[in-house]
Amino acid sequence: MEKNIDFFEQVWDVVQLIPAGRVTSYGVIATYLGAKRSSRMVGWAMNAAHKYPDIPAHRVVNRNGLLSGKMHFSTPTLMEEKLSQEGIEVKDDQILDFKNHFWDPTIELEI
DNA sequence: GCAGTGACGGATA
DNA sequence: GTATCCGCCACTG
Repeated sequence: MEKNIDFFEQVWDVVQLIPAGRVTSYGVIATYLGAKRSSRMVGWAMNAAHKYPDIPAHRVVNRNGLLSGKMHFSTPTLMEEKLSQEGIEVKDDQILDFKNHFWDPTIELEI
């Protein structure tokens, strides 16, 4: 499906820039790409990224810090397990102290 | 070509 | 604080 992956490619690039132990939200990435109104597209990008091993999709969660996409991983527990390995506490499919682990590309990358 | 849907977010009640 | 609605763009049936 390598056709027009402009948006997807940008999303993946940002996701790969997320440092270990940090997480971000779909909306932030969409905003960073200038498509904040298309936050759903970020989700689609992640869905397509599922076949790319270099895309740490487990570091991308929704605005509430909820692991909304855990069900799309190989196993439902893989996502929180990965985050846990990076020092991120996950309870009830939700990231604890999400605000503290939050990584904002619009700030860290300083566009 | 039309309708439904989706790893979301913001606004409104 | 929660509940509900709408918009947004791409993909699938």
